[in-house]
Amino acid sequence: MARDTEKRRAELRERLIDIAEAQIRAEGSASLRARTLAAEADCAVGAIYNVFTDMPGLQLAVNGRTFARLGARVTEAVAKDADAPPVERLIIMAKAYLAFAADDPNLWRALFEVEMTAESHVPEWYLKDLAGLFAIIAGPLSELDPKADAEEIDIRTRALFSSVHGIVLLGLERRISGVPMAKMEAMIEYVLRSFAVGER
Amino acid sequence: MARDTEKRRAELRERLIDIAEAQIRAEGSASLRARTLAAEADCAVGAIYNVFTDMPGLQLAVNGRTFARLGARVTEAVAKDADAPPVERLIIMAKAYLAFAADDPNLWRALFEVEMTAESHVPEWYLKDLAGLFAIIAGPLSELDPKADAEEIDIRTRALFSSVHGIVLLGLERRISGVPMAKMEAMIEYVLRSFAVGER
DNA sequence: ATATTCAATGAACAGCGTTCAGCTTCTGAA
DNA sequence: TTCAGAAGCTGAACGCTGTTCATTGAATAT
Repeated sequence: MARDTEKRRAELRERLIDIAEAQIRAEGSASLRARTLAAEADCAVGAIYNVFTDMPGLQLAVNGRTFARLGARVTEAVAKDADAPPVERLIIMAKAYLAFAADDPNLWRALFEVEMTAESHVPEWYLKDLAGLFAIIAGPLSELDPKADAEEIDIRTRALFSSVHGIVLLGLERRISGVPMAKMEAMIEYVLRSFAVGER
Repeated sequence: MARDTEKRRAELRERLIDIAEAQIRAEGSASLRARTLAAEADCAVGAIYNVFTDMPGLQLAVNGRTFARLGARVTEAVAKDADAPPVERLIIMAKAYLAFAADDPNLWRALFEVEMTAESHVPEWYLKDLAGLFAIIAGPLSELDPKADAEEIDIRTRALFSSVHGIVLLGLERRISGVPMAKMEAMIEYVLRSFAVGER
């Protein structure tokens, strides 16, 4: 029966995402293997393709979860100090972003390693989630400078997010830099406070 | 004779790097294929491994060239305005970095896609080149704030480079953001001028 | 009971980086 | 000049990958 099949597939889907998530967390997204996955999920390799279009599709599903957790963590962090000055809220958010990335570097990196090769366009929920992340940054920013128009706020939001992202990215790249956590927080604070003071 | 062999191998080496560079420039580093490369270089697949340890090794050789061109371009850019104020020099350098990345996005990206998977440690010249890039940034920065100690300058240098890098990285990621060049330059200026003003 | 539909399977396929037994070429002493 | 011996180059073969699809088996409808 259709109902039954649907349910079974949904269960397999969740199971596969669980296993893939654990694998990526432990060994990185490049270590994901269709056969290993099927063995661990106790299903046929072909079954994966009944539930996901392909392996990158599974990756995307894992990223969906990661995005949700990331958003929640950043949101919670600011919620605790909702009445703090805008700059402090920005710093809190950025540090939450850093902490998330540092806690689960492989899952975090996987967010940006999605099919760099294929031109298959990013699903709409991906962009939606990213826009949501931008929105919670834009809040304190426009509060900080109420007379800036939407486009100016957009530019600053992207600049700020990109800056923090870059600091976290290169900072976590142990092979190259290997920056200790305390220094990374100092860097973030330095950039964000500069933002606030330099607001022209 | 040993001399002869050495020369032939050196020539093959150069030829392979040439072809690989063209390929990466055109189609990205993920598109590099050992067999295709051998066909285009008119040699056996095995010959590649007489000259490079493996394909990532070849990638690294291409990156060496790219690094050199990048360094030269940034250095030249500041050389033209060596007497400009520190902040302006920082902006010039950052814009040169952006321009380089925008001109050859695939080769630029390849610099940071080196063997994310293997733990084979980065060659020493890689770190040396990176340190060189940092050094030319550190110059204007310490000029801007002569009383900051070496460690503070180091933090600021990394923070600044990482920020600009992040802006360029996410800005060039057409699939996600698609930020026009003018906006990216505005973002960079915004961040760097904030740095200068906010110097504490 | 039988026919029909449909989902799950896993061997097979195409493609990848890498290796190494054998072939070819060159070297230098006889 | 001849011919062991060494050295280099070659490309078929290996083991791995993601993906497919004819086949199997089960469930439903007649």
